[in-house]
Amino acid sequence: MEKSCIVEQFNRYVSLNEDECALLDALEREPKEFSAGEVLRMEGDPALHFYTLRSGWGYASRALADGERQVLDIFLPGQIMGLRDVGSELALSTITVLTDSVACPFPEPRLTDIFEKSPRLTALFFSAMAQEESILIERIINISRRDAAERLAHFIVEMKMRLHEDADEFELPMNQSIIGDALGLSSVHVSRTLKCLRDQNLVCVEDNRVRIMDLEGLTAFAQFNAKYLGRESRWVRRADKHSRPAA
Amino acid sequence: MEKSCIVEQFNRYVSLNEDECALLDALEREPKEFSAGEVLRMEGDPALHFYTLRSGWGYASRALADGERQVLDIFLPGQIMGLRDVGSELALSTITVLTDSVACPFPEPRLTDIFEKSPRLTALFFSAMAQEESILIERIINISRRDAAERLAHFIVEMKMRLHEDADEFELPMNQSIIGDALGLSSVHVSRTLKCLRDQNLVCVEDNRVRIMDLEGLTAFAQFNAKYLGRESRWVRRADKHSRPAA
DNA sequence: CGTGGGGTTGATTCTTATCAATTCGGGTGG
DNA sequence: CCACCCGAATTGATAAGAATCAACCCCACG
Repeated sequence: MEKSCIVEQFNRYVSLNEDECALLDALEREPKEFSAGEVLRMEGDPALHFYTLRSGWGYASRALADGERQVLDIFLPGQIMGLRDVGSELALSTITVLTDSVACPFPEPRLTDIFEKSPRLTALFFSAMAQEESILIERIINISRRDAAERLAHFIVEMKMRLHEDADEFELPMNQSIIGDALGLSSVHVSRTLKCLRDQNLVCVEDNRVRIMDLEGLTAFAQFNAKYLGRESRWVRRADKHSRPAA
Repeated sequence: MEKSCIVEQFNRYVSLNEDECALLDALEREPKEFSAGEVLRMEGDPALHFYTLRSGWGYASRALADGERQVLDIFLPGQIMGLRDVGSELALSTITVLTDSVACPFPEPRLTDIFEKSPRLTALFFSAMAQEESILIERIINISRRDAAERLAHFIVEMKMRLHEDADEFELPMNQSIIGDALGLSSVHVSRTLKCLRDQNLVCVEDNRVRIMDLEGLTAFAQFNAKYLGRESRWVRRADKHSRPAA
């Protein structure tokens, strides 16, 4: 089996020894395919699993009383989906896949295994959760303090950064309605505002593709500060006794 | 020493055995007093500690480029402050105290102690973090999908619930400007909107006091659903081998 | 007494939602 | 192969909600 996605993800921050890799690989023993739009878990269902996303994109959402939907997280390959619900009786959010994807359902009890067997991996999971929170917080700031254009700009730069995408062009498999539901905007206004960003020669979003024309300008316009994404966990580095040299 | 605040908080969910209590009590060895408005930690400072709040209220905030401030969390007695920053190099938010308070700074490395010594406490911390996230998510929904009146109503009901306040009247040591910064509203609009809620005989907020006149009406108006606050962690109950009967 | 912070209220402006009409492109069935 | 349909995107017109600006009150505090 190729090196598991989550190992690769965690290896961004720290090198893992073989035991740790083995523990993590055990998370991905049963990859399952999902096709675009498929729901992995509904809100209200018992939260028996979380999932590592090996390929494809996903999102977590909540349905609101008036039929609206709030998108809470966007999941990229290598991320853990549904970690936050694991401790609680019932899932608070629905997890759906945006593209055809491969994800590995992971029974929740094994997380306590990890707590018991590897404090270092525990710290990594803790870190992953903290990272998730940082993104949520940035979204709160984005939604409550920036106008539509800045919000979209910020969102696009965040996606580029989280994808570790060097090129100025990349896929964004979300339609304007989902983007709106993530940023608290109507799809109509998303359309209008993307046009503005195009007209200002900052970024062009079309046909599920993003083409950044002026990254510097866009970043400045969005007041984007990448700090919240970097998470060189001190914990993990410090605990890094058995590691091989970084890749 | 009286039973520590954090033990009391965690005991809501699970009974702790003596070892666990001892580990947790160690978190609160050095209570420090802070006076209203005092800053415990600035964003950008190294995140060397987190804090358990023994008495008083606190909040986490971020300063924005234009001089605005976003309030991220409201902390109540028994909560852990700054947990989310612990794994990262620099604190992402400023922690300030709203009232005269007692808090216990807790050096971050000891969290890894807990990871090593007690998987069960680890799960509790994990749970606390997940709880924090749930509240953030509810805030995102609140800010992006509800209008000012609903937002304020929701916020007030949340506070009542989180305080485990049975009475229909309680202290709320926040001025309208801070409330606004938490909910993405201008202080002027907070004032106006609170008047509306008063006029509708739902709730009256005056002089740092909340008086709920119609809890049922307010809850319905806010579309408040308490699910996200309950967090009877399955983890912890399951791992509950050494416990004494619940208090 | 003056001063300043917090709160209230009114008038105006700005941003975004909502409603409606149109286009475009990709499928589908005849 | 063509007519049709549907979802997504665009664009315009209007309306709602909240920010902003400004004036004023109240009260605690020096």
